[in-house]
Amino acid sequence: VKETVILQNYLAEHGCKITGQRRRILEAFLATEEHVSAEELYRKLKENEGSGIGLATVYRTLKLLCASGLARELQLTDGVIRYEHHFDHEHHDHLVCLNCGRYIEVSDPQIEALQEQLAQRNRFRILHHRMELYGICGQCQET
Amino acid sequence: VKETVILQNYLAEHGCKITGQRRRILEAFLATEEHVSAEELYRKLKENEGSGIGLATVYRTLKLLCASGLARELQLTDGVIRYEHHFDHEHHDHLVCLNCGRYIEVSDPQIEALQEQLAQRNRFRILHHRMELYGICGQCQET
DNA sequence: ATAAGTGCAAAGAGTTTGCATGTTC
DNA sequence: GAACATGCAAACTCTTTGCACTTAT
Repeated sequence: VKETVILQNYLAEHGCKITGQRRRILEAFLATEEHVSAEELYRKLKENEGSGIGLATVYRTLKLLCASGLARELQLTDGVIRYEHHFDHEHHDHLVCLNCGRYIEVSDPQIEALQEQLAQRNRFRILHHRMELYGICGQCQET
Repeated sequence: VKETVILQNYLAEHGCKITGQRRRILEAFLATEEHVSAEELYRKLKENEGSGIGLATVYRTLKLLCASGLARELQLTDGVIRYEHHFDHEHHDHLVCLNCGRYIEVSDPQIEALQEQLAQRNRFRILHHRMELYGICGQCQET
């Protein structure tokens, strides 16, 4: 898959090595569509294959995935770093359900445009942004 | 001042006591217009008066200030909890300068309206939100 | 008098790092 | 076989908690 090649290229360019652990961590990361933390990914790897991958390696590899552009860090309000797919995922923001914990990915070009205007009014040059709307998702409202 | 009364009322209503430490921490918090962390406030208190206020008390009191509506937690990307004034400060978002670290407070009703529409399209009920635009502020662009 | 608050030090959670060992190139 | 990666445990940072002691009501 494309992602594997990207990681391989990144590793090669930076004098890093392709190891079984990195490949398996990438696979596990791609296989999960949620926003995972290092711990969660570590547990998944342990369950699914009983592989003896260390937690530290998961942490290190997730940083690598970010560096290579495959993943992106996400900091929410619980003090845990989560990771989401980044490659081939165009920019989006999140609706975070405070009841079930689901993250709904959204994007709104109008809002982005207004953000740019807001920045210009303040002579500010935006490099990136983040927007999260916290509340209750449709499903949770029904119950 | 108004804030002191608010804290006193909150404390009274919750069977808590008004102590010298709480009063001094509130004062120090109000005296700082930056977005402080518990550690920073603790150091400030130590310098300014050599008061023997414990770090744990600062942490505990900042939580109290949040509960009473005087302060608000702020989580940025460095994993440290910061606090900003909340009472009598209407809602706002932040432009965060990645060069000098300054936080510029902004608010944009048009964006808020679009956020509401975006939520409705997803059958989502917003309770609160956060938006941060990261980039370079005007002053830093000039140098 | 009693319930709550304080400071300290210890414990926690999440993450990073040092090091001996194992792997890739 | 040299350089990098790994797993483990220890260290680290930020925050919370347990406890003996003090203070506000």
